[in-house]
Amino acid sequence: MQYAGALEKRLLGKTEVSALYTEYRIPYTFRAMEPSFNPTIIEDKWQKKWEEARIYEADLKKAKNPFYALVMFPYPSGDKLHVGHWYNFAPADSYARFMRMHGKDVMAPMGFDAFGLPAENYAIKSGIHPDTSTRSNVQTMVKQLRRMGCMYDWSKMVNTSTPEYYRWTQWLFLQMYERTLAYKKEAPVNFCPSCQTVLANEQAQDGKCERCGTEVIQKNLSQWFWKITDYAERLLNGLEDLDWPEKTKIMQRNWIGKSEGAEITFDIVGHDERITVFTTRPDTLFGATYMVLAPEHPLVEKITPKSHWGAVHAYREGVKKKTELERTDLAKVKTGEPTGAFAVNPATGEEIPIWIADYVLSTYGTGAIMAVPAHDERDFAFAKKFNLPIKEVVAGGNVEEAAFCDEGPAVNSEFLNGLKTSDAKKRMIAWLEDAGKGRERTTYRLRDWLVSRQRYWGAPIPIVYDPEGKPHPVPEKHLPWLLPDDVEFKPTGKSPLMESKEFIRRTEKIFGKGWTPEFDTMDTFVCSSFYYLRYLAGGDEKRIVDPTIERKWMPVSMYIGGPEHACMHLIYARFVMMALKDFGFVSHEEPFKKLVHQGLITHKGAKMSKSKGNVVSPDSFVDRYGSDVFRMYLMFMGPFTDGGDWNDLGIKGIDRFVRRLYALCTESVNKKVDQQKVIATVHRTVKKVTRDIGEMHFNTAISALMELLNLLEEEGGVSKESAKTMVLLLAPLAPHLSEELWEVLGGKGFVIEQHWPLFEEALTKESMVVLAIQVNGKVRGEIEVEANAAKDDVLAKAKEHPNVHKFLEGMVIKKEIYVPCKLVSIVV
RNA sequence: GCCGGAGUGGCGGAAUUGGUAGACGCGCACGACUCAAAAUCGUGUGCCGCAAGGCGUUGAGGGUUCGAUUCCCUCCUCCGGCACCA
Repeated sequence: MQYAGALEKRLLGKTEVSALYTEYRIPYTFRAMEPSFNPTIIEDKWQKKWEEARIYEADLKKAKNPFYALVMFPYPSGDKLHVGHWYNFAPADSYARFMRMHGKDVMAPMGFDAFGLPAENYAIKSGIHPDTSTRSNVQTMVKQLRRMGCMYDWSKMVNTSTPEYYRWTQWLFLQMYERTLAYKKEAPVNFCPSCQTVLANEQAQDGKCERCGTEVIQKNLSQWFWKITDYAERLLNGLEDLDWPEKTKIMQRNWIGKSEGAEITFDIVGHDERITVFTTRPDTLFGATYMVLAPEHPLVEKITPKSHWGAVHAYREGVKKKTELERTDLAKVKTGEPTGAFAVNPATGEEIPIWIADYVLSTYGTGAIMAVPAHDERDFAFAKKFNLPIKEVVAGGNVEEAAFCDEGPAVNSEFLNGLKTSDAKKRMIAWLEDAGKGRERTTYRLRDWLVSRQRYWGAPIPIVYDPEGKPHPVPEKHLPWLLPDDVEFKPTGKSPLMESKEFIRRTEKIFGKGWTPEFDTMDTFVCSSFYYLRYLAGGDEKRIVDPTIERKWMPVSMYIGGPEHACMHLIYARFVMMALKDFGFVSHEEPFKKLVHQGLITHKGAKMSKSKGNVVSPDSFVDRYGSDVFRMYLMFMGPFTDGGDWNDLGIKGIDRFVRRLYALCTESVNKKVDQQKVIATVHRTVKKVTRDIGEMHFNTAISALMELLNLLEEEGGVSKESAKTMVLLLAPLAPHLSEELWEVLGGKGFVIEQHWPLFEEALTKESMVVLAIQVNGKVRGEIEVEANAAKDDVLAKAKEHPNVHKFLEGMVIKKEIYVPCKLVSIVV
């Protein structure tokens, strides 16, 4: 015990010694001068025992009561496990353990989302092959993850960058291709000049690259898409029954962006072609005083007369140069150019000018609009700027001053006049259908998923082209369609796979001279859209998943991960699951029945980042306090879904709690019979911890255990029975320590295999309770009464209280309220 | 602009259906142990008061109620998401 002091003096004198301990990995025990408790030793011991007994390996076939506990699998970065991983995984593990103690057959797998840009960028810098760095990162992370002591079933591990895995990514592509859900199309797409690749819409939100923040530009490229839009309605309706955060559902709903309205066709003066528009306000057709085409609209070239072509062409070129961000900047002044062509308003028969303007998007609706400046803010601003007529067709506003976008009675609209907006819409649609000039229509903002990437480190798209350039699927027997090795990693905007001689030779050898492979790889979100099925596959080479096991284990019982995937991974995975169900490979439509997002851990009030220098490294804290204490502190900081700000000192509170608990269970367990107060508190604690962990309120569950410990210490000891109950309650939160204490207390088997303790409601209540006595809403005293005392007795006793009596003297009592076990309120 | 969520001590946070606001923890102060420090333990920690007790209080203002952090209205601030979607 003096050893520590002597060592300290010898090495350092009085200066900061904690750094020294961390550096030399001297067990914390010496500092704490409690040689019996050493988290490092205890945690090693139990991790080995769990592994030897293989108690976390789930038997997927035999399990009777399956509980699929899933966390979003990590990217194996060279930066190793960070606090964010811990904050996601550790509470998820506590919840899974809690379910196991409730008799569930829990399966908690872990794997790696291993394809992607960072490994490739690292390869560009270092020359190390992404496969080499990825494998080494995976190894390191597995070690760190094991040290967390979570109940992962490592026998089910997946790594998306291995051929065994990506053959299924490619297989999925082929399934989509076969059913025409995968198609190639030339379209304006988001391109990140820094990553040198195209991006899906979901990855270019705000006009910036999701990965590097660079402003994306628009390019016309021929790319592979998956037809997620076919599933828009199902993706929307399916949300109804999911046990997900409401916020996430709203985000997905907005992202899908359903809107109902009509499609209206306008004739063009002097041309056979017509312009079709989509509008949610067909009732305002009489007010359409001009039309606007998106600059990229294919009709622009056909209808623009020579006299206007120069200006129109110049405008289009100008728009092309703008980034997505510039183009969608709301603050900017509207621009546009008349095409010189005219259309006919089908309702009024009037000729109205056709403009082009970049406030109309080519990618939404039909890429063309009818402009109703009186009743649409954007059209109003445009009309004001270019002096176009504004015609009121809905009463209720002052359309000279501002657009009136609310509903109201129709005016200046012949057969619609007087109708309220909803009726006018219906009437107009009926009229358009009769006249053959339009129909009811629903549109979605969701766009097809662009899955091509011009990058190396991904699953190759299993397509080859014949000498005429026609695409053909790579037959399934050639899967995995291997990612070639002989490439440079420098991004050029062209796919790195183009450099591979082996890749081209292989293609010609199998398919014939002049055949070429598809050089693009797939978006990594494809890999992660079905990984939850591969965990269940157990390395099955024949099928993506065994249908019997899928039927039994899907959907995922509890899925935990960050909220940033609301409109990416979480929408893609739903789409893929629905598609696989339609193809007949799975039985469920939705992959994730219940979803919870963990909050964000900040440090010194800011998001952790290397550039800010505020990154908290879990390793040094785990070295010092142990994994149990580290994870419990993360859970104690605040509500799981809120996250919190990391505080180096806060963890000491948990460390003290754990040491005191250890001391109690090893030194102060006695034969004495628990007093009623202790019994009631134990039962209340069981009740509270059960509810709190069930609701993922880990912070209050831990504080309840602290309160119990405080009481037991005051009592000077604990019965073995109560100690055991307490250790069982602790088991999901501190898995190693609780195993150790369970053993110390003579418990049989692993603590995690015990049943969760039960409580009796009747025993949670004590016979005597303290009541507050209020006079006119202010607390004037307290009395102790029997919990089931009669109202009259309590009131009489309350009035005897000297201080209460003082406030009642000379007053007339108006009202007396008695809330059993809570308070007495007297109004005078 | 639209859609969500949140504002409670020095700090993180807690408060079943409206029922003693500030549990639990951190920090801080004083005390015990020590030559000393760390660790540990004890006491205190909204304000006034030696105390009994009194007063105040959950972003601001108003309302309902015996009683409001909780319900209703107005406003302010912060955070997250979407944003020329016709």
